[in-house]
Amino acid sequence: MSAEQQPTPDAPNPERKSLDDRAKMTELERIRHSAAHVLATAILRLWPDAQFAAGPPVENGFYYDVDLAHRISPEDFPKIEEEMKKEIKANNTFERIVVTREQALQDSASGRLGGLAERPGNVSKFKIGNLEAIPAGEEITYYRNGDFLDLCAGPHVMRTGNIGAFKLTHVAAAYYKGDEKGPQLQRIYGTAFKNKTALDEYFKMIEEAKRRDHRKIGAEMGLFAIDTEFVGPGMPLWLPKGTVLVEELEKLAKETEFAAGYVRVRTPHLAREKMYKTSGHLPYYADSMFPAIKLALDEKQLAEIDRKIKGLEKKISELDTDIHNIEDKKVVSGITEEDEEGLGEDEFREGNFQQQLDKLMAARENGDRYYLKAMNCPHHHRIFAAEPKSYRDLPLRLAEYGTCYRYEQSGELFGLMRVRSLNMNDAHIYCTEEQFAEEFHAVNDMYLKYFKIFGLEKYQMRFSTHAAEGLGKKYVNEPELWKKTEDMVRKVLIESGINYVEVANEAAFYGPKIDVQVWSAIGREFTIATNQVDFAVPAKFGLTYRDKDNTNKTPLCIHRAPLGTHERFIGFLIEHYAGNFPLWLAPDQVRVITLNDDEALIAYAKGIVNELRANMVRVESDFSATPFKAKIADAEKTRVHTMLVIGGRDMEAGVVSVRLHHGGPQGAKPKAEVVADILASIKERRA
RNA sequence: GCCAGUUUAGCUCAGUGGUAGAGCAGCUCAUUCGUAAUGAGCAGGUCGUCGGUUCAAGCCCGACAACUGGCUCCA
Repeated sequence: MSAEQQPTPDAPNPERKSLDDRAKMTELERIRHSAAHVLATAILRLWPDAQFAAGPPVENGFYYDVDLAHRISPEDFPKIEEEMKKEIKANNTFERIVVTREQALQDSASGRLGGLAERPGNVSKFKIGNLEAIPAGEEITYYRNGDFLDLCAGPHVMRTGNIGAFKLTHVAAAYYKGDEKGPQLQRIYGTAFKNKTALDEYFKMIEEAKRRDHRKIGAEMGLFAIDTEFVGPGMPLWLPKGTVLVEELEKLAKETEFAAGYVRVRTPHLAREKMYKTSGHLPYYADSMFPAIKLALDEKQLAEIDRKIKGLEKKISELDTDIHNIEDKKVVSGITEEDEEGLGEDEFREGNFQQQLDKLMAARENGDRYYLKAMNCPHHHRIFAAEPKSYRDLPLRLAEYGTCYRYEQSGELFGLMRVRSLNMNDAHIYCTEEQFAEEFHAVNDMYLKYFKIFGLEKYQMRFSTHAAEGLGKKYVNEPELWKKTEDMVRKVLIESGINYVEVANEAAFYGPKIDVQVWSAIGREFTIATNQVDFAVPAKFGLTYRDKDNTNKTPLCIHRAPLGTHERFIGFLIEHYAGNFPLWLAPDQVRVITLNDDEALIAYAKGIVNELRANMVRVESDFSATPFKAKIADAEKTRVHTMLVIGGRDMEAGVVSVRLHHGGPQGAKPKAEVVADILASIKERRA
């Protein structure tokens, strides 16, 4: 499975953990880290020339990175596990040995480190790399179990026999020290627990995770389809039932944003090249954008350009002659002040013409170039620019569910969570510095309001700031503005009492940002929403407003997307609710089921259906003669939120029997009460 | 993009070189029932695509594509 093998968010590189952090390793982590050493021992018995890099414990197990000519596949796992069992049965102690750096380098050169014995000619190259990462003055230690000797700061369990239960799970490629350009190693993943019971429980949990997988539930419930053959990978089609989710979310966003003073706009999915050159996204992000759409020029446009080119060429050649004439004159009569000026001017004009000519030639060659938008901000900036703005217009909050296209690498696509076409709950707030704190506060409150509606209890805001050394490179060179905006954001976060962590050197190039991480019910972690401050791009587009003092000023811009994209947010909600959506969101809200197909009964049931439909409730009817238990089973499988099961007794008493997908039979209640309750639950968006 | 694995009916899967199978879903007919599955019948597949080996390929080999799990990336 997925997330469980990922390193924990705050420890992506456990090998760089400080010794203090290491001492804090839990018993389970010690077991897993020890299992990694046992794994290495086993691999060496089978392939003695294997070279090892790092083997830390991770969230749900451990791995060890190995360089080996043999390609390890899951078919090799049983024999590796066999060797591991032998090492565990031998119950060797994990012996800690303190060495000097010289000794460690020597043992790397001889191939002893990360091996069962000396391996002449087979240098422990990755261990040398790891040694270099150990700061001078820090103690260098080995750990040894049986013949296996490894550079390691520990800690470990006492003996290999303390590893209660383990299993190898999968193999993947990984880059040495996470560097894409570095050597690629084979990463063998496994998991280990104190005992067999805990191991079995873990695999049960994995099964549960698979059951809740949004791709599986999405197919079962008919929410979305990904048609790679005709539409393309990463471009989901929203089926009717999935579209219900999309539109309910949009409705929620529109209501919330309307109440918060936003105005809605709509923009095209394409823009000319100039747009992204100006915003700074081209060429830096060109790789993540779909390639340009090139429009060839028609004959009329070509003729017009050719005419202009000819005219320019003529002017340039005339100026050339003039310049030569002047230069000839200089040779004969010496240089006068006047000539000097004339010469400079002509050359300047010639350069100017040449530039125009180059532009025309390029235009002739490239035609018109359009890009699918990968973000909405530039379009919104042009909306800001479309009409003159006064300070009285600010803050201006432009909102749009904008469709963007990003050419994500094929290996990164993942169901609805990582796609190439996405619908963003986007808005850009243009405001003055004085208005900033209040606006940012309001945005945060909106996040919290949404979390409450969806019952998200486990979330974390990740506040990404700049780093001084990146100024002018990774970040716009405005040290004071960085400090000012970061202070403002930090203040808001602290005042709101929000759970957040601050991470340096991860800001956007135009300002600090806050990413919201959430964990789905099965423990998968996602960045679901983003909130960014931009004090750079509005200036690039020359956006200004007329201030009280009658001067033009550039506004600050807040980019915010509290519901992220429909794709990721719905993918997340599917797993969060395991497909059992609350009534307001459920694609199938109500199904009216009759006990049989008696005419009078159907007439009574139809009355209820009609009343609910008239109130915009998504209600279906199942009045067929099929045994009603089968009809209930069908409704349950479809995850219909509320089933109204009606028989002759109900009809006579003017009641309906309610059954909830999440809660079973609720007994009979008066018809009017049931209808009123359904409508209220939807209106209030009850959980 | 990189490494490993996978791809057979709408879905879940069986099928180790000799004429493509099951369950569920679908359609037709019968069934008239008090809270999770009534029965019978019908229909559904160029076995991901292209190429190769073979008398014979779903099965063996190769290339490509998509998907899955990781790695890298994620404005």
